[in-house]
Amino acid sequence: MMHAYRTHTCAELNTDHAGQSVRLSGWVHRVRDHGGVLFIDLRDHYGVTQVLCDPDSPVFAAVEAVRSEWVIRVDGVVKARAEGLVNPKIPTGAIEVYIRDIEVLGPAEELPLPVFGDQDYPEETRLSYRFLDLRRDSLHANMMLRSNVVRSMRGRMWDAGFTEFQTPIITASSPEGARDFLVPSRLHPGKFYALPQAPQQFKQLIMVAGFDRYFQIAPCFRDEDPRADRSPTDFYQLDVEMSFVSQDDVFAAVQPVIQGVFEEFAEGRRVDPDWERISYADSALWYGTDKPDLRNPIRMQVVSEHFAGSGFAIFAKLLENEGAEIRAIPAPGGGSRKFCDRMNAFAQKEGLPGMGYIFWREAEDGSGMEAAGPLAKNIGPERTEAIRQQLGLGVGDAAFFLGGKPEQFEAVAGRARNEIGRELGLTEEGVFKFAWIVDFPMYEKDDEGRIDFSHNPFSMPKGGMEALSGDPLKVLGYQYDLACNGYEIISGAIRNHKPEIMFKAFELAGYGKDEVEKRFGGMVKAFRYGAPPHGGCAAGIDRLVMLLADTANIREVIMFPMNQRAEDLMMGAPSEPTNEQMRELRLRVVPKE
RNA sequence: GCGGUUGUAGCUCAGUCGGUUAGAGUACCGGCCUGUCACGCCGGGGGUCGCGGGUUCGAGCCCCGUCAACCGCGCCA
Repeated sequence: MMHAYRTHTCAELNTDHAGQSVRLSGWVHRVRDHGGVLFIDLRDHYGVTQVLCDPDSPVFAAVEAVRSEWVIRVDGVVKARAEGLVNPKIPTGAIEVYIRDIEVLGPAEELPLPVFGDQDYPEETRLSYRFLDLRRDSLHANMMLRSNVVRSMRGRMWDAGFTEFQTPIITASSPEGARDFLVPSRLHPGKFYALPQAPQQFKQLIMVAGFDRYFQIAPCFRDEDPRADRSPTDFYQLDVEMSFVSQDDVFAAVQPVIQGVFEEFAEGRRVDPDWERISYADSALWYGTDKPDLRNPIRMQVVSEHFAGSGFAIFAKLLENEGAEIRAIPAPGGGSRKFCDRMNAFAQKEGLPGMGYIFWREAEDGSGMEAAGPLAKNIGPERTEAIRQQLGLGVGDAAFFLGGKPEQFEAVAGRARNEIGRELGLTEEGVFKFAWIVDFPMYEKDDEGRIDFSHNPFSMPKGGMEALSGDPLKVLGYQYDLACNGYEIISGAIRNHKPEIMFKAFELAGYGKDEVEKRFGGMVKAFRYGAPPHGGCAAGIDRLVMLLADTANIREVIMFPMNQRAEDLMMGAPSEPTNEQMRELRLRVVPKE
């Protein structure tokens, strides 16, 4: 007896099956009706097979009625296609199936989103009909890539001696920086659980509990606004923790896994095996960001000395302020007024007054090289030449200049660097370049000038207790990120496992001992009963797949993503609770003003 | 919360300087077609031009307000 739906998938048949009676089920991908003969591309998860119907078929009328995206079952006979009728574009292109019977398993209404073709559609439509969008080639491929990447990661972690454990999803609020998702407790009215921003404390407790080399493909929840490369609400991490390790041990354990995954799915793109280590301070100076795109060779430099006391009053005056600097972005090959003006406009669009520039060209009188641009005239030929030599530029090149307190222009400078690299074709394509960014500062000043943690408060400060008695802003942590092509794909640290250092570290950020006990009591208590030195990291799976899928939009690699306002348009989330639910939880909504 | 862009047929878009009955492709419906693989040809139905107000003899287009989506900033280890 034949299977109710299929004897083969839509990717399986070839000329070896010629003459066989087969049964296929799938979606009608495309119909080509020639009146006399009618072709259907039948599609399933595995591939596409052309099935056809001629007027001799007893079910011709029924086949004529099918439309795109109907789900049908057909019975038929496999025939090899004649020479010249073979379709080399699909793996089953050497055969076709002559329909003898058809059953409509699921008809479809007029489509709000065509599955066929590769045209772009607005995200709102795509998200509302995600199940249709997922039928399309690119998303289907992205989801399969994601699944394979996760499988590969898991295998590589197990092979490296890591074991996987699950940690709670309904847990306590853990103030790591982001806003928590809260879950009201029915049994304890007025109290709330929180969804974990990461399994941070749990994985540290797993180390204290005596396990070693833990990992988990873990969901993380953060109630923050999204970006193109940042999903709202929830995302997945490859969460890793190890005992008795230094920073180098973590790097040595993680690099083969990540590099291996990239190599496995690179599809011809090069995976640079040389992972540079760059201090946070250098990265900020050279690249204007802590997640540099190293495919772009441009490095920024400090050029303050050439402007101090120069004829360019704006910069000369800026430099009289404490902490002010002038930095240059060299732009090899950018030596035209048109390009320089465009970049200046870019900086203005990004909220800066502008970017001064100098570019070098052949002198009109044939006397060699001359520097052009208003800046060059203001500071004079000697200073201009000194700058040119420092930056190693020549005819046809340009340099852009930004001044002020670095923190005020650094980020824009970094974006300008990206723009320059791309526009001038300096940024290498088809390669993944990595760098460990290390030596992050433990503290920074917030808007009101108070000292606060700049990253994860659980990191071990470099220099331990002693370091914490000096200037907090100078304290570095054993805290590291992995940057790849301009994205942060891993973040981690060697943890602070000593309660006294922890209390001191929190004290500097203005948290009293009581508060630390209250918020991290479980973990601090654990540290009093024999905690091993430990550390680890977490890799952003969505972002990693995004890089491999060569897309800049994280929603392209998430099965059912939220939109920009953290709504699920398909499921209708968030939604209003029933009165009954609210009564049980003893909650009441305060109306909006 | 702020800034930018966008909003016209089921879907993707065009729409000139404010001017007659708002168009195209695709999808859908009907007809023709026996070798297509983005099949082809003929015909048809389909519009609250996001919404509200204003200016004007006249608004898809100009003005004001508002809503929504996306991108960015803030925010986010």
